[in-house]
Amino acid sequence: MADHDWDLFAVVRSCKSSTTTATTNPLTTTSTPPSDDSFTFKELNDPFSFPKLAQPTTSGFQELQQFCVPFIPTTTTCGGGIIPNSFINDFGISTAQHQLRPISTSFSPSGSSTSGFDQFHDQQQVLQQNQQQEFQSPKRNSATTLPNTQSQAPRSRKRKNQQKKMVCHVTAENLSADLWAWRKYGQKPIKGSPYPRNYYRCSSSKGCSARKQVERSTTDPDTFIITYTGEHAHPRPTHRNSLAGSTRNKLPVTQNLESRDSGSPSNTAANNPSSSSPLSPTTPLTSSAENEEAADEPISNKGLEMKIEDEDDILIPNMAASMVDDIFPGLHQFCRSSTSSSPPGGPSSSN
DNA sequence: CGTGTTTGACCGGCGC
DNA sequence: GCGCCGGTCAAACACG
Repeated sequence: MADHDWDLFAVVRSCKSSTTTATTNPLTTTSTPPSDDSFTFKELNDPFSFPKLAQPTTSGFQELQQFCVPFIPTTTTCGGGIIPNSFINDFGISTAQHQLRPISTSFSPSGSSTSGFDQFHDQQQVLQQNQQQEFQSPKRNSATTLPNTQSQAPRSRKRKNQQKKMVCHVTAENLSADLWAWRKYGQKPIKGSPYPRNYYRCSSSKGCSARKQVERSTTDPDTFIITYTGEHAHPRPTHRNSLAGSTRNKLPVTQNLESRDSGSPSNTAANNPSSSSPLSPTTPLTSSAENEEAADEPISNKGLEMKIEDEDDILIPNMAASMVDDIFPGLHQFCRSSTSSSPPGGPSSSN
């Protein structure tokens, strides 16, 4: 973990410097700098609105492959790289068309060589197969032999190490940027970390296996590490069903002080990474329309670090395949935009 | 009433 | 085989 931290940290720093100077440190200050505000899904969305660019030409493909190679390998530090939402989407995290501004990404799977996308495709196929198998032989639904204890399913805890997950480093503000409806189902203190880890599950659909973990970075308390696992078994919510218990603005006095404060973005909007508090998952963050599109975005942007730990566990939706198609154009766009002019954080200079 | 949060307990993976 | 630790469950409670 130690190396992890420094690594991420280093990446973050490098990315910050490389991506935009304006990105100073949104993390450290609660009051987001102007540039920060500009980093909204909206803006992010613009520059990468796939619909506009969907034209994966062969040349573009190759370009992308080269560009993405660094993203695929086991340990990767994307020098200010940006990963399209669709990319994330692949991991069942979000289905989006928005861009994340990952500080770094990495695939844990034995990344050999080959072009990143070749491998990526392979993974997709494998994952899809796995997914199908999962559906056919549901591990959790073995209704036949239900464990006496916990509800119906034998918790399918595939090997921890084999679970695919996407790790994102986000700021407090970004925590609430995720429009998926997340329901907290647990909180645990993590060994070696002063901050507890919060566990969330997608509440949009009962059958949805998407989960996410939120914990505060030990190296940078202002940064939160969101780990997405599983996939959404449903289309992204058009709007958050604001529910009764969702909007708990009143910060639980007892918890927000200690456990919560330490584990999750303590009170305030950032408090509940995804649920309760002003920015609960069920609470419309802003205009529904925009949110709808941004809904896929697990995290908004700013300095956020992203790491994808892939395994053969995660279920990749069918859309994975199509997603890839989307990714390319998206990446292509990104490459051009990032290299040429509009800085990733380019607030106003979206289009 | 429906949904979300809190929290202790349980289960199982993983390292020794 | 044992123990640690992380992930999940589910009852109790809170909120609109």
